[in-house]
Amino acid sequence: MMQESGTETKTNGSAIQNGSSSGNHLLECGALREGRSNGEAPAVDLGAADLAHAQQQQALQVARQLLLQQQQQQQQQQQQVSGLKSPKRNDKQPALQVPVSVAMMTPQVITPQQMQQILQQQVLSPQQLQVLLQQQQALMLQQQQLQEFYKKQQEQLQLQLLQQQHAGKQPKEQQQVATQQLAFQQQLLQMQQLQQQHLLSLQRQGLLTIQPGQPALPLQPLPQGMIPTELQQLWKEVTSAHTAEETTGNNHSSLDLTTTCVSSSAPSKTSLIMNPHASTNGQLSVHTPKRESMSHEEHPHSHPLYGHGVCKWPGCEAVCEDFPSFLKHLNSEHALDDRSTAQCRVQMQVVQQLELQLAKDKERLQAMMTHLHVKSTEPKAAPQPLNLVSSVTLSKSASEASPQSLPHTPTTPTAPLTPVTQGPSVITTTSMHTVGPIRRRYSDKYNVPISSDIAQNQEFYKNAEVRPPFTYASLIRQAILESPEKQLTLNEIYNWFTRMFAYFRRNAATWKNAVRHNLSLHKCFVRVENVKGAVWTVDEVEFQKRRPQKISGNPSLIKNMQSSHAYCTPLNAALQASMAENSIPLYTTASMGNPTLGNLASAIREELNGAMEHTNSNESDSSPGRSPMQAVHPVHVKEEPLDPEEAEGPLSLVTTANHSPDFDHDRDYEDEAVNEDIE
DNA sequence: CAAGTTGTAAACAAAA
DNA sequence: ATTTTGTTTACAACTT
Repeated sequence: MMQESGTETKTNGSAIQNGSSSGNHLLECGALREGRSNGEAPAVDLGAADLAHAQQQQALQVARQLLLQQQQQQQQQQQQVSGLKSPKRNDKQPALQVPVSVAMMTPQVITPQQMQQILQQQVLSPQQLQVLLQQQQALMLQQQQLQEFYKKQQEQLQLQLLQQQHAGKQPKEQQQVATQQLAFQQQLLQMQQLQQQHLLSLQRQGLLTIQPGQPALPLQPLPQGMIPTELQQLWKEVTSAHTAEETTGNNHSSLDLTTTCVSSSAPSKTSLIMNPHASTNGQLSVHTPKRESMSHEEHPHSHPLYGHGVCKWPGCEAVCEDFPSFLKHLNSEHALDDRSTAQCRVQMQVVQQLELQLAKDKERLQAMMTHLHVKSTEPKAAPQPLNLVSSVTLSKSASEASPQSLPHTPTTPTAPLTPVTQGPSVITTTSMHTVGPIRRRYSDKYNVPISSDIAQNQEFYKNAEVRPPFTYASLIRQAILESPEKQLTLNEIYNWFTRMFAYFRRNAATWKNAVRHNLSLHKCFVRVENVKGAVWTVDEVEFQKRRPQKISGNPSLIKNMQSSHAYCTPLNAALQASMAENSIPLYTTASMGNPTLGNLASAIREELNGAMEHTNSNESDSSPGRSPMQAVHPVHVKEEPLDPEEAEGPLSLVTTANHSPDFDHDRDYEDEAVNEDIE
């Protein structure tokens, strides 16, 4: 049955150790960063009507289209926000003389009904407002990037074209592949941007509050994987709100990818395609141009809504001499009123749109990768993201089906998936174990109720080799408590681990040792002699005693919560918090004319139901992760302010959402230890 | 910085 | 004799 050997332990063990200092190769993405492109791409007219030219054009077209879509959306939002005001804006960048500029002019009219709807919707908390405002900023930046990128891409096309011409006639297929790869690059980059944008939005929506006087946060490089730990780390870094230095380790890979993708040609392309890890990284990678364009925020007196002496509130453009006057303007003109609120709401929809877009683009990318992969490399890596996605999604009904089945071969990490469209709170698979060993403490000591998390993401944990964000002790306890007799033999505990977590199907010697170690170490685990051997039980009192401290004002809370619920949850939390306040279900509006958002909505609902079940039954889940539901049902709030065990999570989320700038740090009191009562 | 937690490795012993 | 189970120590990484 179990065959762990000492050697296995050693090799694996050493591999596990080195996680914290990951990413040593710092590749500066020079090509993009410098933004050397000052010249406009010359018209593509040299190659006359030869085939290569046509194909290049084709690729260009793809890029153009992508860009166009993006901009149309943005444009639309702009229009909405500015309430049909003039579309003029102060882009720092001159419009390119490519169709892009045309796209930018295309106005998108908002229907009166929409506008009304927007206006009807009520108040957002100031924090939410601020957060949303930043999103606006981010969007504008994104647009700039796209333009820039487009420009560069054009240049590159030129270059390639020239090269090709120099090289003489090339086999047709080769050219085709090149074209495809080009398009693929575009797609990938596009997706990166979207992804990043998405995450940014989430960060801001959920977590960031920036004081007017305070310099805006530097852009956080996004980590490669989506595994809980990484996200935890990210969230923590983001929420801790200062110095981003220590994250340098994270962005290396992304820079790497960016470089590869944009500034070089054939070899890197293949490497990109062949190396799933790279693509995984890329999914979340930060764009160098972004950093560049954000850099202006770094100096003091910068504000997402202020730039070049102009208020950048959507549709405002009021000239403000200096920063103080801008602040004044901001407070007077964009105070918390219906209009601002409406604008923010629109912004929220922008974000949703982007998510939708991201999902689409990812799908496209997936198809492209599949296509190219099959074509260019070994056939073994048939991506199966769809399976994964579906299996990961909120199918809490499924479970015991095939405990030991191992859907993924570890050697074929799946291509990027589409987390956005998935149900909330479900961890998305991407990095899986490929992310490598990370030694981070994602203990359960915060308040992610293990039971609910596991239940929620059961399928995920079963299939993805992602380390569950709980300590061994908690897991062991969970295993024991899940058993009918509330007692398990060691071997049964082992089995539970392997059954529930794909992660624990590897390195058996290591984690088994850890399990034993924990059993022995913690007083909360009591060995009981039995007729046929011994079983382990949990001394709940001891277990609670183990971590008596409540964590207050602990940012790691949030990160933890985020981590275990991927980054869908914060969005939902924020959305629904506002929904709760307004008692207007946002998904009503969201799902209108937007199937994906509709799905999201239903997913949310489903999750809420699930959460309900949990709370109603036994599991004692008052996790902050569950916050969406609590936000939607503010009624819950009233239930038990006296009982810290259950009440505080929901309560604090809803209430704190509108009382202090650091509302995101407030869900502190309830501790998972507290939550995890036993019936 | 110290103390506490957690995870990993490993030595060792008793039981199966 | 080997494996499993359990205990203990040590240490690194991390948090408080």
